[in-house]
Amino acid sequence: MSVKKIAEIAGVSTATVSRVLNGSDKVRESTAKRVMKVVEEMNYRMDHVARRMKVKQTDSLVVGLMITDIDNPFFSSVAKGVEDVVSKNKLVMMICNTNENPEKERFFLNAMLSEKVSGAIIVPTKGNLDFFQDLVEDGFPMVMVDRKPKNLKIDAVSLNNQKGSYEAVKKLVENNHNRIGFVAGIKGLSNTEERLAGYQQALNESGINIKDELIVYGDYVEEGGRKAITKFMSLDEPPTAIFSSNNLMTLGCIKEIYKRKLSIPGDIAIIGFDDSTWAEALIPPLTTVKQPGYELGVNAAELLIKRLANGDSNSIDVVLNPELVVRESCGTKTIGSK
Amino acid sequence: MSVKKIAEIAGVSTATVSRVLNGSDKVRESTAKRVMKVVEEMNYRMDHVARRMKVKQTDSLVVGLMITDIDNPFFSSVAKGVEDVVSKNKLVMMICNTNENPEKERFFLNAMLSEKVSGAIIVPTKGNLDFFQDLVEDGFPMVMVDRKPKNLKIDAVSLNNQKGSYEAVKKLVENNHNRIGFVAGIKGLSNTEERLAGYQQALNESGINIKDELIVYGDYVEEGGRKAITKFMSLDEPPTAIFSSNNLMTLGCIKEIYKRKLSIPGDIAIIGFDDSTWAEALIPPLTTVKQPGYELGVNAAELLIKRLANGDSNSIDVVLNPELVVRESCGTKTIGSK
DNA sequence: TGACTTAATGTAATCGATTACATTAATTGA
DNA sequence: TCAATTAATGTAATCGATTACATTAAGTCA
Repeated sequence: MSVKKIAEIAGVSTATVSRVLNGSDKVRESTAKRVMKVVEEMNYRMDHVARRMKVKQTDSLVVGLMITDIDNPFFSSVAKGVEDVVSKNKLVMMICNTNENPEKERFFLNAMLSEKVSGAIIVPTKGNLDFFQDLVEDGFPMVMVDRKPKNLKIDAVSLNNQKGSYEAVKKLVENNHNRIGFVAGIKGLSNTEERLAGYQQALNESGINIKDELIVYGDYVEEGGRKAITKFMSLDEPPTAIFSSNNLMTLGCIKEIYKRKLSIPGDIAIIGFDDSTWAEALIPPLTTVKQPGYELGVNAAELLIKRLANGDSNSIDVVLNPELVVRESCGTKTIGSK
Repeated sequence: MSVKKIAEIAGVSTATVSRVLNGSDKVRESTAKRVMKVVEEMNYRMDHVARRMKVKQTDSLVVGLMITDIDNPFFSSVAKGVEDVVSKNKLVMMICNTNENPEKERFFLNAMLSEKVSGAIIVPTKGNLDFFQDLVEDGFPMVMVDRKPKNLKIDAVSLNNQKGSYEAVKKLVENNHNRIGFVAGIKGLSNTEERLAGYQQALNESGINIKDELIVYGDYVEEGGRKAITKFMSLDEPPTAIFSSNNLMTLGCIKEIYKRKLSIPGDIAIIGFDDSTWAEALIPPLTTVKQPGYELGVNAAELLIKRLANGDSNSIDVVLNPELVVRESCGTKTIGSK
């Protein structure tokens, strides 16, 4: 079914059918009715692909979302935030999952471009700065979320990672810990650096020396958490508290701690990054730095939609604040908690 | 940058450029080189949208995935399975999230059609049977996953829900429970019915009467789990064990149980549906019916891709088996476990 | 009614790529 | 060298929709 066929059947020209379909120009009531009747009867569905070829200002219905790990609940909630806004605007979302692989990222970006998505929300890997630079210059609407490539004039929505990290570590220090292990993420990513900076800031302020042996990179995966604990426990003087900078690594830490028959927070206190729906079902309930993943997604999507509407404005940085959700896993060492 | 411009610059016709780009027809080596040089220099990227308009047999790069709750880890792992297969085939995935809302589902299906996705993998809500029927007749390639609308000749990948449910309840019976509460999902969905059937089968076989008061519908959300426990605990004779038929409801149950200062499995034993990465970090570790979400996704995607390749073959049903992962939350009532 | 204005509809070019068919260039063989 | 082949390239129609411009129909007013 094409406009042409509809036109034939209704006995009008394609132009008239198009006008009826788009409701813009003046068409006589009776003609419009006749055309619509044929449209309904023939079950005609417009070919947006063809339409888009002609009507450049009409963007595609599709907005791209590129995340690095679809299996991580944090990104799921970002996706949900994006989805809610996007579908409220009668658009749909095309999710791609890079698995932190820059090559996949490039492939997907190209796919999005050639599929003519109207814009994209991206959790960038650390590999494609040049590519992003090109796209920005080409005027492709993008919003970075969670991480922000340095030196790129582009909309971004991120968390005040340093602050979140700082407050968590400060809490552990308040609870009388001074050997605090830090499980970092992926070296080189902005959020990893910021979380590390918060850790260092808190220790510095508290007059605690920063020891390299207490900082381990866990690459934001569960296995990384396990390995970090293993490494910490092999030290002559293991840490008495752990701050783990994302949810999967935290889970790895907890499992490894229990595997070693150690107790939380008695033997080792722990605070995680990313609050999860299961964090409070753990025993003891897990203290976490709560990232508003959903809100990150919502803000990113709103920013993108704004940019789609008026392409040229200056780039905007949105920084959301984390919240320390204190539960029991960070319990104190000497001063009576419990 | 269009084929036309490239052609001008390279001093050849558009046909030649197209031939070079598609590598199919014979073009003199030297011409091809010259064209490619211009293509590279001009940073030309093909407009797949335009291409697809002409080349019908070339499907879009995009495969649709429609899920009902992107925030549920089970669906995340399905999505991950789909993604892995899809991207191995150099395709990309467009995810839409229906939130169990048939209206959204219809909207998204239309969007997918007008965006000309090559096919779709769908977790159907219970509202659009007629629509699906139409699409099947139109020959739109679809694979249903997790749930299967009755009376629809269509590829489907699902779990042997009844078996999973049966084994879980059987286990509870073995552990000497005979008042077992069942937290069901959304009434009317195939998987809900099947899980209920498994529960009933296990009780029947064990000669235990099925009591309506022990069956509560929780709509597959956390709040539903909380409410179910509240309801059960208000009974004159509350159940001594709970079988909860998805992960979110299970979480709700656990939180509500702890809120009431009851112990697991001492006061109340529990088995959940859907294994999660956090299930073994709980204390006590949670016994679950493990759904191979990832494999469901992989199978669905492979089925779809097969169907894209040869459109006409008969419809296929793939049924995967669940696995009961016994941990400690289902502990026995009298016979010595531990 | 006839000249003029305005409303409704039609014609044909266009978007960017592909491709059947036409044409030109190169190669082969006697 | 020239006709016959074959290889390389070009021309123009096409996909499905939109829209500037052209044309026809319908009002309006003196």
